[in-house]
Amino acid sequence: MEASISQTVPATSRERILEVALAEFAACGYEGARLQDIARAAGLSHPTLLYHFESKEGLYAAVIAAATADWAAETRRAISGNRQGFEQIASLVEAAFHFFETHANFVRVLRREAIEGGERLGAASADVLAPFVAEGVSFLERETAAGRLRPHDPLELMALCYAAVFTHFSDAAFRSRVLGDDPLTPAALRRSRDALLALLRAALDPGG
Amino acid sequence: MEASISQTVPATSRERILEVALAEFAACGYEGARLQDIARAAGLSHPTLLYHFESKEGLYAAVIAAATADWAAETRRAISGNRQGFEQIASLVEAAFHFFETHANFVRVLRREAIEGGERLGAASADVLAPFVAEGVSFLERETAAGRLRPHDPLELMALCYAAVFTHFSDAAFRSRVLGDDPLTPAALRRSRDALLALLRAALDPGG
DNA sequence: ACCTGTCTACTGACTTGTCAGTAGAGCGCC
DNA sequence: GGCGCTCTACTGACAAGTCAGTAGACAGGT
Repeated sequence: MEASISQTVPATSRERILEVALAEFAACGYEGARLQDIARAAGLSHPTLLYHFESKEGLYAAVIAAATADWAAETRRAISGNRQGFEQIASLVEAAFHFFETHANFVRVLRREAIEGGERLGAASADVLAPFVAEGVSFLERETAAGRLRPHDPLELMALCYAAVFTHFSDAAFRSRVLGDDPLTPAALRRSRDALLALLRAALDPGG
Repeated sequence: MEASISQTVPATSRERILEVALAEFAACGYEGARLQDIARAAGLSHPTLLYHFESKEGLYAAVIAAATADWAAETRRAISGNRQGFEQIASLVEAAFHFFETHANFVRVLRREAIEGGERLGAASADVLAPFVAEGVSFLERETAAGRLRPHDPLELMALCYAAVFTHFSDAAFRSRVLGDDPLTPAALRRSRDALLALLRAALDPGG
């Protein structure tokens, strides 16, 4: 599974299918998405889609794999700076907002999986995420011990950040409906991100 | 739509259907849920289900209505104390954890709706929620002006609390898969709730 | 000649919703 | 107390439609 989700108009049928399939799975869920609709949106008949992807499940797996590859790359970049204390947290939160801004549909797919327990993602995804979480916990414990962060339950802190960022993107349409604003404009994203950072800084940063 | 979701074994077919339908819609989503499966779980044939509820959409609406009635009652109770400052926030967070503990399946249904923009909920739900949010914002502004809370973006603060509580319940199965613990045990709920309250207190309570 | 990408036409499985009919409880009435 | 009538709750069988996936033909490039 190689292809990543491009930002420009995709050249090949395979790339076009991946892009519209992500949007369709995000909007309708796995069960609700129709191969015929995805194919039509990509300008193809649905048997042609099945020529490129062996089955609906195969297409879904390819969509997940493509977006996951992008995510892994972006996360590696955000922690490569080897920052300390609150600065590292801020850097990760900013990276998350930036990544999901360009992959909002992927968040909705992930959220659906999370609701269902992630069975469709396969055991692999849990095995990928667990070490990432463990590393985060040990970072928080280390920085707290060094006095660069005020003490807080590390696991719950990470869960809260995950919840805040994911919800902002996955529930954007709902928030827009209830509040009347669009949470995905650059200004709204900045506002939400800064509010989260301000709250975290007030609670965690010894110098804040 | 009168019936509420009971905690004990439901006596009537209608109540049994509502209960297993909530579980099925939570687990599979609206599209993924099968009337036949719901009926079988309730010990009936599927035409009998359609005898009690005119259609799949009608059943879904009835499920939402029953749970929403419970939610409204619990929320009214939590704000009836007329508390001030951080105490009122803590009271609401505690009430939310308590309510969703007994209605975890309802959270998953709501989250699915949020992902899809809540179109199936009808305009009514937005009209119910908007005043609730407005009241929360004006409470936060009033208490901040009175010096009982440290200043923070009110809307984003509410969004963050919503995100934290909803995610804890809607993504419980996923968290359990990644971390190996069960987030819905009383101890885990207390831990998560207290972590959220500690963070909020550190950021908002002038005396904390 | 063969491979790639595409199409039209089709099938089988499955789902919602309908229909006609059954079992049994309740009720007035002679 | 037996009879006719109605109502609720329920069922099996079926109609209508949808969906994923298959078969086979066809066009264009190498």
